Amino acid sequence: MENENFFQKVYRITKLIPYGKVTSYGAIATYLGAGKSARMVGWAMNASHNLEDVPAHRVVNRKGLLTGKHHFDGTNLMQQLLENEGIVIVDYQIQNLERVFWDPSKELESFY
DNA sequence: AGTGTGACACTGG
DNA sequence: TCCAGTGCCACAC
Repeated sequence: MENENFFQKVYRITKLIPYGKVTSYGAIATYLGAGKSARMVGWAMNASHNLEDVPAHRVVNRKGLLTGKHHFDGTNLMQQLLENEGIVIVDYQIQNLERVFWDPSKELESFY
């Protein structure tokens, strides 16, 4: 939809992340054609605080580090949510990232 | 309308 | 998956 903001596009993709999977800010940005606007994706997550449908905890940076952790309530909510989905996290970093990584540009056909 | 900003990514050392 | 520095671009004010 041409009227949709970049943020809304980000939300739409984020909602598509399967249970037990994660993706990176850059992957989402690339999929949206924004390419180098990975930082914006993070900012969109910050704005998505209010929206319950956006699983922002499934979005991490490209190393698998939970950089956005402090933006969640409490201290380890983000980690708890991910671990609850079967993702192993050590020292705020996702283990076996390759196995749980979900790349929208590869897993999805283009359809936004 | 210009400036500041940010939950990133990439490159060179 | 170093570490520091640089580029990036959409959004808020």
